[in-house]
Amino acid sequence: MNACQKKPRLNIFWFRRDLRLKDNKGLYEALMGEMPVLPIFIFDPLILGRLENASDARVEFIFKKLQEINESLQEKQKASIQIFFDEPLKVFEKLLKEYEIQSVYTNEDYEPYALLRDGKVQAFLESKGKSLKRFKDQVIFGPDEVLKSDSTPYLVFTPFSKSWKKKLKSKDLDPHRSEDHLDHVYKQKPTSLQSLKDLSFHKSNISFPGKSLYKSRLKEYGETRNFPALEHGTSRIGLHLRFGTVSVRHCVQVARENSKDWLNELIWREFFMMILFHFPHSENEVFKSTYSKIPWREDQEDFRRWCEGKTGYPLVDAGMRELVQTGYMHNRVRMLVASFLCKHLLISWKWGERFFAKHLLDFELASNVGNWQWAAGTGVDAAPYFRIFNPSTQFKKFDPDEEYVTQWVPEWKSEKYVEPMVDHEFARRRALKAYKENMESKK
DNA sequence: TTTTGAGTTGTTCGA
DNA sequence: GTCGAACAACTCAAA
Repeated sequence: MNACQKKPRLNIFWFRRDLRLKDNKGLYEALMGEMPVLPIFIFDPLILGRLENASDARVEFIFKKLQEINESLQEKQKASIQIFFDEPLKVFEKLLKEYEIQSVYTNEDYEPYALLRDGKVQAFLESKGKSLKRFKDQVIFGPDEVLKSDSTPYLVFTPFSKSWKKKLKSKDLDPHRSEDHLDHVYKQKPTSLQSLKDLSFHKSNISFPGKSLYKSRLKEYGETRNFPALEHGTSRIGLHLRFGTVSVRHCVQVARENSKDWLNELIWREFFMMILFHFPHSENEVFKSTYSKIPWREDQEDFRRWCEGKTGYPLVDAGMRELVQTGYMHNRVRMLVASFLCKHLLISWKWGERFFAKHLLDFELASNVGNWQWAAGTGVDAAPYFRIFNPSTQFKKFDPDEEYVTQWVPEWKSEKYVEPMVDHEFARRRALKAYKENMESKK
């Protein structure tokens, strides 16, 4: 750039897991600032590198949403979003050369990697006299906002949820009208986005769920949520909450008005985010050290059968096949397959957690780790170790018309179907013994 | 400081 | 067939 030429002065809004123009807190704050706002998104090679699959549907989803944002900006403001494929620090280095930047605005992200990354970016920007401004957007209450009276984190869900709900009463859930101020976006020549192929990713054949919340159905959520055959028994909003294509304030507003049970699920989401924030080691290690000595079986062959949905237990297999084929699994079945892996097969929750991470479109690290540890009995406020789901009983209870199982395991009644890979009673006793005998005594 | 009540989602056994 | 207890104590949170 010519030294005489003045660099454009602006602020940056960095999209991450908040891919919407509407009710976006950080974007709203950026647009309220004095400078025009340049929206950017960064595909971080460190994150992409973790994905094993060249057609990871989540990358496709992000890409699709970025295109929608871009089209919307071009249409309304003749502006566009800039997309980068590089390490965040290098991207900001480059941007600082090109523009006279005052501040970078973004929304808070509480995952261990994100915190580390944002800390580095902040230090870098500050070393150049700029600032990184972070706003709370993906939760109603951040990890330090709902604490016990002694200022330490809650470790039990129910008192946490009571405290959370009490705080919600005086909480304003009105949307931040970011979409009304898009005229403050920095105008530049529209650029067309690169394609997925530039990322060496290609299209999957997975279809994405819509983000509509059906209020009349949510009213029945408490009664319908345990039946995987019902398409709208649950909200199916996880993917949109993960990538911020829906606002959590909107969800909580709808939940408050329509379903206390669903509101509780949204509180679980924040409970586990809070837990992972305060106890980052729980991402990889058991939360309760009492259970750190369980002799997990490292049986690749048994694990493979579980992954492929060939355990011989119809409801378990239906769930696993639904997951691999669609990127989704009904919550009731998630609990069952998790219990089956940890208890019946005595395989570490961590193996299951990684498999879910790879396949779930709605994969949320905190919830995934929290719920797997819950199923294994090793987590915060977890299921007691002796609670072992009976896969046949669960089938009778929650898929009484055999509709869900027949959809995913059509051969389950025929001779072609595999024998149960392990006898329930045998597995149950083995698990009870393994947990009981390997509990660390208290010091 | 001590006490007390409670704690996501189950299953099995025996009276 | 129904129902409460056992599964196993322990820890958390608040009074």
